[in-house]
Amino acid sequence: MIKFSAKYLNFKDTLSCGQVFRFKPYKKGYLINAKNSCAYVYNENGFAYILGDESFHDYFDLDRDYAKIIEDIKKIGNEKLSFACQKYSGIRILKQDYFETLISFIISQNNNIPRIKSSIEKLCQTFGEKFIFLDVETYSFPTSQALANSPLEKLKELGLGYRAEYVKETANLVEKGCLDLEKLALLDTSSLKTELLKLKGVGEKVCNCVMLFGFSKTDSFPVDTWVEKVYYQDFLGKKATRQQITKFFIDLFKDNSGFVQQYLFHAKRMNDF
DNA sequence: TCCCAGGGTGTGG
DNA sequence: CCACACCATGGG
Repeated sequence: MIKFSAKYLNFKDTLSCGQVFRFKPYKKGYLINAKNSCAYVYNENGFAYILGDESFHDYFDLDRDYAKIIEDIKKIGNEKLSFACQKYSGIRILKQDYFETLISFIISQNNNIPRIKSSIEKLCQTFGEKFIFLDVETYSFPTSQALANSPLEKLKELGLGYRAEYVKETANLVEKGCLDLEKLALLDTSSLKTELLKLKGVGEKVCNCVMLFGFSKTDSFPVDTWVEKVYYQDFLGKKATRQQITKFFIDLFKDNSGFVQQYLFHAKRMNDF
């Protein structure tokens, strides 16, 4: 069991801020299913508890100093951002499985979070491997082989819609050995981006999400409809393309950009401003 | 019935 | 380079 300060590890915020789709409420907290391992996590009396194997230390990014990150972010002097990173200081950027993150965010395009969760849940129940954790039935994320071998129609039935083709094609590339995500992980942000953008269904926004939530490239800044609103309403940004908005924030926050994005995205969605 | 959701692709200018 | 139609689907 891992015990950690709750100030910089709040499970409710970390799990519901849109970076991960596979978790469910359980007893005092949540069950999380990641990289073929399971954990029971909960906050209590100012602490965060993780009941799972050691892989979750890395998964929750526990070696990173979030106090310093938030301190640095506040120096910029934006009132709403300072409020957001204080209120949601318990958000951490997870280090998720590359393949799962890639497939998940391909599914996320022009979609909403409840539907994304539902589609991925069905995907796991249909193509994943069943196992039991704490007497609860759960499923692993499908392998590239399982997805590559699936008929297209079966993927569409799960609610993926037109994204089914993108998912199958990407799974095919991995299966044929034409896409080695472990190797891509060794690249710097710019080179990684070039490679990911070659995939069908991966554009600027999805690419930034995969780099941030899978590959831990914190100099990423995904811009979706919510963050676009933040830019115009709360940073008084002039009219710009989403790509320009990404550049605006990365120029300003450098390696802290990814954290800034999560604080702003979550606060906006929670209706804080 | 229209609009929106963690957008991207393909086509035409 | 830009604009724009189109892409499934369910909830408000």
